[in-house]
Amino acid sequence: MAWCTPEDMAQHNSDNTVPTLADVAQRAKVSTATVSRCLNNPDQVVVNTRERVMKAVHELGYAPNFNARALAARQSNTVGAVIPTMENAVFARGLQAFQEELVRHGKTLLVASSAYDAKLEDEQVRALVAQGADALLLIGYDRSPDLYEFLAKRQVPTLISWSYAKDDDKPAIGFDNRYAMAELARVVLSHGHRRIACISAPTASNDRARGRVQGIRDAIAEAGIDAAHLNVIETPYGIENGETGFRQAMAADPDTTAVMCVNDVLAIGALRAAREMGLSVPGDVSITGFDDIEIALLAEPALTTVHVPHREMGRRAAGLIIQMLRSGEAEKPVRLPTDIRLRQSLSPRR
Amino acid sequence: MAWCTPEDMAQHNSDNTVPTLADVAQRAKVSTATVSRCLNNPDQVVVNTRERVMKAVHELGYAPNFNARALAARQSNTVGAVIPTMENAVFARGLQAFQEELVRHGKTLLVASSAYDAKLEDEQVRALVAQGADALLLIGYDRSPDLYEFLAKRQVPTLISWSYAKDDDKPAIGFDNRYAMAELARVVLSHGHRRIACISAPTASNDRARGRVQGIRDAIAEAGIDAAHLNVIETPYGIENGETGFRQAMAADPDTTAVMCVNDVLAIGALRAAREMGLSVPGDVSITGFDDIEIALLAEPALTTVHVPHREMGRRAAGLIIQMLRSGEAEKPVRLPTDIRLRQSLSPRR
DNA sequence: AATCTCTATGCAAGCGCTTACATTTTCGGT
DNA sequence: ACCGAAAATGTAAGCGCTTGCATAGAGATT
Repeated sequence: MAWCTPEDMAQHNSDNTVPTLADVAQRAKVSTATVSRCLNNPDQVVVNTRERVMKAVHELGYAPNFNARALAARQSNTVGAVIPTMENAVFARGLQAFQEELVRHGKTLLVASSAYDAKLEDEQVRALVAQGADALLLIGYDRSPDLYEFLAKRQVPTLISWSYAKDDDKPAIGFDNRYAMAELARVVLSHGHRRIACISAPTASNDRARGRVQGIRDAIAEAGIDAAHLNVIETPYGIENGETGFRQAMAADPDTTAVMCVNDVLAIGALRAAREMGLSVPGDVSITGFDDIEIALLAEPALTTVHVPHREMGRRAAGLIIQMLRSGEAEKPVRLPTDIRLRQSLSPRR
Repeated sequence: MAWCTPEDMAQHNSDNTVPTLADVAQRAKVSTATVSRCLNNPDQVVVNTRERVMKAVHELGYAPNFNARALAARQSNTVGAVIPTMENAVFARGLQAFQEELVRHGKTLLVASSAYDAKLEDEQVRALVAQGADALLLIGYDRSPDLYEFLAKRQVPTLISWSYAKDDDKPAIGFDNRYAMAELARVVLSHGHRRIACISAPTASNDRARGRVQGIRDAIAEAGIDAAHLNVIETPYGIENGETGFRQAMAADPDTTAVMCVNDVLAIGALRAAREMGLSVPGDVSITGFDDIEIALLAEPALTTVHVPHREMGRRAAGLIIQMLRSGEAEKPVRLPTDIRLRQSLSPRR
């Protein structure tokens, strides 16, 4: 099967080629400049010719070649995003909202994923820039100075998301992971828990996870407890890993009464492991998550977690990027609020 | 804050501009053609010059402009995908696998989403083609002949996924929704259920949902039951909608003993509604889903559903597209197997 | 040493579009 | 009816890269 049937070919131009601006111009008996203006600045051309041009556009089924446009105009109307993985619902959500908002402004989304691998992220970022992305959405602050330098040199507006650091002036929209987790940890502590374990994603090159773990430490220190008591287990993303993590935590200290996970998926795994081990949640052990994805509410028992406004973050991220593209200036970091959702998986220590 | 600090500017070229092929050529004292060949067909240039060129490339921090390359080479190394929404875990999964495989072949992914809206899908497809996507991944067969014609005219290799229709020779990779659901329905019927309801996504312009509903009808007809007995409720995607759907179904026929949902998310909603209504699952009513996303296993009771190999589909979809791009020919439709996962949410009629 | 192949490289013409600048048209004011 | 400013349109020079063709070397062959 060929891509093109004879009828298709005959349908528009006699030659089997995609119509170009010049074809439209010729047909409408104007110059290519006028056609271009019709498409990009319609009010610069008088209604009469405009209609003639548009007619030709439709008759020919003309669609502009964005690469040529990008080349000539030195901008691609394309925004790139590099996220760890779309399989993580939080990123899927955020990205979806981001993309929707982008489309509303006539921009296209270029996506790449890094699989939580710093080196891969570096490559993907450079690839997107080479692709001509006008701006970039990145997750978190952690990346090599080289890369930041590259981005600065290429003058690519870059927005960091999912994190907010008050002491860093890079454009960002996110929440204070450390603070949010500390808040939750305070609640856990106020429930009398003292033997606390933490299941974390790998903290190297992941400031979000690191911030969350640090938040727990902050709260523990505030409570006058030796933070060395906190058993932190690092494990990759995934329900199974949450299970293993929980087993490790309980093996390391069987008297643990609360397990705080840096995300809901790990927490769900912990929940499952607890059940398999015959431990009741929250009777024997309390478990908390972070993100508040749908699964948190569905879990049995429902998961106490930190709610993060992912969609809003995605939507506003797009807004900020559009803004930066327009003004050519960096936006100030935006801090989004989070709030704690107390549910059944957390209860006072028995 | 400006995007570029003075140091950055001074770092490479004296003028504050991104290095081009010509800069590299000049520095390496060769022509641009040679530099281009070094980058694209290294073995066409002798090792000595090649090293000199590569040295210049690195010193300058040169990165090719993909738009220019795409324009000159008439191909963008970019593949577009239009999916209903990334928030649906099945698409997120498939797309992630798709993207990973694409990257392995040096292609970039352009993503757009249609929010299950046919008109929007049409626009997004055209936009991606205009963006210069070399090939396209689409979900399902349902779309206007105009659009298919457009794609044929532009000679954009297009792969359909998530669906497989034996009587359609368009390149596709997917599963037989109708057959898979019929299989599940047979199991439901074999459990003695006769009063069956179906909660479906809107079937207009969604051949997957339509196929699944039809599958249930097929099985019912096979069993010699009047298919009119099947109460079908259409509702958008979402847990809440699943809840409402379930309530409607039970209101329409309180004696319903089995509710088959066309996807897991709706089924989870149904499960929740049943609980709220004080109905036991599967004691009073059995519930089934479709897709086998993580949530299905986590639900209480665990959801009986049809397992779909989303990741494999995504990965192989990328492979097929690469293939088509290479050969310039359409690939034959591929049918992927599905299998039924029997879990607690389905039991014999009481 | 002269001739003939190859192979490595250079030249230059585009790819389809935007846009500064030049030119023509329009139109209000007189 | 004519002038001049403003508005509409045209001209043509690129944007950064690829690639067909021409050319220049380097060996190989006699």
